[in-house]
Amino acid sequence: MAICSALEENELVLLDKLVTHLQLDAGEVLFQEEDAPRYVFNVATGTLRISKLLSDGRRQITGFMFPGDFLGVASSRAYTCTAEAVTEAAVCRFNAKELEALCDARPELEHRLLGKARDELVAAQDHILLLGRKTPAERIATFLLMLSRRAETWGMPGDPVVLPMARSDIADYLGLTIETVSRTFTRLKSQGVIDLPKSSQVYLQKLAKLRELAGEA
Amino acid sequence: MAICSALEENELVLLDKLVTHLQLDAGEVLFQEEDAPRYVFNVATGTLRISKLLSDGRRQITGFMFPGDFLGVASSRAYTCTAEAVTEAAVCRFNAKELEALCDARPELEHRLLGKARDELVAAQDHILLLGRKTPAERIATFLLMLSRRAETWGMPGDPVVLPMARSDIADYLGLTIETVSRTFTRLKSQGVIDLPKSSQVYLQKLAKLRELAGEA
DNA sequence: CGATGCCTTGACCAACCTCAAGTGGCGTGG
DNA sequence: CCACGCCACTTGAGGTTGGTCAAGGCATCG
Repeated sequence: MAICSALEENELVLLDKLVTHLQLDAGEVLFQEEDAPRYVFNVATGTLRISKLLSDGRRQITGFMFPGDFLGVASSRAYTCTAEAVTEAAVCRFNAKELEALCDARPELEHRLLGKARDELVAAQDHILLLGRKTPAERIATFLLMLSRRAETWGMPGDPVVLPMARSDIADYLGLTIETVSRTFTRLKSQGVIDLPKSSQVYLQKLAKLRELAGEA
Repeated sequence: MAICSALEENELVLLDKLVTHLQLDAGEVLFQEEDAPRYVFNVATGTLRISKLLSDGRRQITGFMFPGDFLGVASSRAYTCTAEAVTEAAVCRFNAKELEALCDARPELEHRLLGKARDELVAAQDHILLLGRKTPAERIATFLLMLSRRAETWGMPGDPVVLPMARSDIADYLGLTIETVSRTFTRLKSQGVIDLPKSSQVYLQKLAKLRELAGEA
């Protein structure tokens, strides 16, 4: 059971009183930029996307969230991003105020949240490097390796990587267009670096080449 | 006095025992990616840059740090970025282990660190949007407004914006080349949006236009 | 006064984006 | 069971933008 899985047993007991379990359909909005940040969430199952919009509709996905990840922690006055379900998903919802009160009583909870925030910050810096300086092929390689590792840490197979999100989501995450994402997949396939029997299933055939592209020299 | 200025009076007393004051020359390295993260730093005066490198030398600056900012908080096993002084700078250095121990004794200190981490995360997400989806002119506009606000929060004039960093730093921060940065400044100047009497001094002549470009519609 | 380093400008090119058409898989309905 | 339509993905042609390479200004400093 992955429910609230980032928490320890003793913390769970305390949190149980504050938590509501939600089931989301694919595409459903969990919260939106500018909403009052009344809740904090923990992903149980499924994949969510966190995104920001410019006024003319350009979209940037700042991250995908998987089981165990927290959402809404960075917010104080308002959510700074929108969160939507990519697939069907289950999340635990905590009242933010109550959670904060609990943090005062149980400092180790705040310690855990700080740890999570740190991890997210490291991930954000990697993403910044990717968007600022990597080529399309390098971005795709980095992305595939990230998904592969994510799956492995959850006991899923890391090799056929399953892409739960559409090309448009990948494009908006990697700062590219759908067409460039598609062409880059095709090129990597024709070079034998990956295989792509279905559009949502990627075999990592030349792992060393992918690592090199991702900048893990 | 900006020394350790992000901290409260009572915290300062406790921290005083752990702190070392350092003076950095422009260009000096404070810590490097891969170093053991033995210290956490707080900027007192000056400007620092935080960057990551790809193996072929491509560089991405993930952020500039100004007085009051913390460095090295995101690290656990190793620093994930390099920190260098852009200008002469003064920083407070804390032993990471001792600081962590102090956090256990004084939860409100950890609470403050979490707040800082949250702010950095929000800034990182804005940076991700910038790098993934904004045009060069929009990036420059966003950057100038950020510097202007930063200066104002420290009681400095927000209008002639002073650029302490070189064009190469701006380029590596905004995911552009120096040439594109330079051309974009020139274009904004010829449109009367900014004035640029010296290469390190920018007058924000059409603030509304800059805000529009930055996406603050 | 010359040298150095940074910034600006110009010409050219390639990469990525745009626009548009084509392909394929899947679900629905006949 | 097959045909159709829908939607997502792929592919193609062509244009624009930002990068590359190279030269030229400008200030600072010895």
